[in-house]
Amino acid sequence: MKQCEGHIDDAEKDKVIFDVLEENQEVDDEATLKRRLAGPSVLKSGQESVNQEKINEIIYAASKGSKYFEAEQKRDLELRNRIERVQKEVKEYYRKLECDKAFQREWAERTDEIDSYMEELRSSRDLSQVIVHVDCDAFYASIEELRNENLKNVPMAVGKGVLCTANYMARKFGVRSAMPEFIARKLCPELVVIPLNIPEYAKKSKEIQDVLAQYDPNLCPASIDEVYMNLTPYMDRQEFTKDEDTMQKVVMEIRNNVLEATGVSVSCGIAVNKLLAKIASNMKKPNDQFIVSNEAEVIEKFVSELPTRRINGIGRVLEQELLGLDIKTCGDIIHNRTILSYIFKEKTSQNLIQCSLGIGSTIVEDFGDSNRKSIGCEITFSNAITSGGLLESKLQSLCQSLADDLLKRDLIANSMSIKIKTDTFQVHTRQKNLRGYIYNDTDLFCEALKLLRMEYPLRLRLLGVRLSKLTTKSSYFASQIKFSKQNSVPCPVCHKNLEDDLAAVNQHIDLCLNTETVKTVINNEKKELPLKRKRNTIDVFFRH
DNA sequence: GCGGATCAC
DNA sequence: TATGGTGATCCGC
Repeated sequence: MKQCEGHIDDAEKDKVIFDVLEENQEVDDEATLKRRLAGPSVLKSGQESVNQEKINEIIYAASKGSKYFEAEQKRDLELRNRIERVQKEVKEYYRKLECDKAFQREWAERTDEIDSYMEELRSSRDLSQVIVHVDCDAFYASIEELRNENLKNVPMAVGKGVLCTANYMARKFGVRSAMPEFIARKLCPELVVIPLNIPEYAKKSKEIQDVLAQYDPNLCPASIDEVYMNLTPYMDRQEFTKDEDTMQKVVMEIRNNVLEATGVSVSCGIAVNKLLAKIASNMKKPNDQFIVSNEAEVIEKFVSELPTRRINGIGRVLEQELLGLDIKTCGDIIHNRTILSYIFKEKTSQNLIQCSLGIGSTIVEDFGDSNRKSIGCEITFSNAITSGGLLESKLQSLCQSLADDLLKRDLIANSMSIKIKTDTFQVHTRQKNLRGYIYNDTDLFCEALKLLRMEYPLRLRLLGVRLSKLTTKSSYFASQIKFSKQNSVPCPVCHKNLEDDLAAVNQHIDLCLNTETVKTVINNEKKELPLKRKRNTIDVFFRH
């Protein structure tokens, strides 16, 4: 009963906060829209000295009137409506909590459940590992500066149409990744924009990993410019004690080695798990490092003070939803754990709690391509395309490059989807499971074409193709042969039994698929074109 | 299983 | 005038 009263106190406190929030709601109707337009990387490093308010105004003014703006405005409105609905829901819960005895009991039980879940999490905490997150500083930009020294002294960004990254000089103007070039130029007219040079970045990325691999041969690249390492085995091998000073020294040495060998400066986070190491590497960017204690109490205090957005996985939307409940920090998440469990799905609230306690995975493992779930490619057109012929030729070239990619990785696929973005920035996907596995460009094109034609007429600014349910070609045929007693494998297309000879099997199937494709394409020409099924589920623009 | 939405980089 | 590409996951239906 004591428990129960305590929770009601909490609830009343929250209710007061809610009333205050409601009174102050109409400060700036477009505040959230302005924030949204500012992009996802507002809290990235290098922004400390900029006047964010003013920059957001400039971005807002530059965006206003565009189709993109309209689309974002619509999304923002939907989000705000959703938040308002949730706020009403919460109010109703708190009202019930005041007067409904049965609900009071339920609430108390729910709280107890969550508390024991938290205790379970705490007792399973692994504090024994030394995990390091290595994050390259302004990666693409720093490589371009290595390629051309002069770029070091000017505000510079890398990208094409949309910027991928900006050097720190450009960031002072509010220039950020994911920002369109024309807006960046409004913020910084003298900005130098360098086109992307991905192969160079991949090469440099590999060089950096080679240095890091001396400390952890099992390191796990998280992206082209991020790596997780487990330094525990290295520390043990060297017979180092795992106190903070020693760990800082080791990581300092690692960063120096990377800089010396590759010319790239990196920021590092040291902690007991990946979640905390990732947060830590962001704390002192650029070119520095930060360590999070390995003591449970210190960790919990550290995390409780963080804004929710610092957690990997809490993005712009969830951040806003939480702010709508007056939840600003991870500590607020813990404090509001019971009401959160009512308004979010179990998986979401469990994840929020876990992160807020600073609990994360300690597994640092690189699965490489074997773990890949999908592969695809997409392209944005400089002008929206309406002509079916043109769309289909774009689709064909997408399928060609995708097929090349598949071949390189020895992959075949059992499921296909296309992605379309209309000229009003609405995105749709159409997916279909296939009867067998496909991998060559003609088959890809044939299947993608069927999906695309169902959606005509269209006015598209983007078209994409993606494959899922992947397996490697070699493992597929190996498994076929393994399970076939006669040492032969049925052709997936014509079902004729084939000899156990990978090259011969491949050749036969390629041939078989191609004749099948020809037949299907001819059939499509006959049947589907004149029919041209119309569907109006997607917003369609063929206005006159 | 499919499609939309969110998230990271 | 004008807002990217690739891959993953969760949720509702």
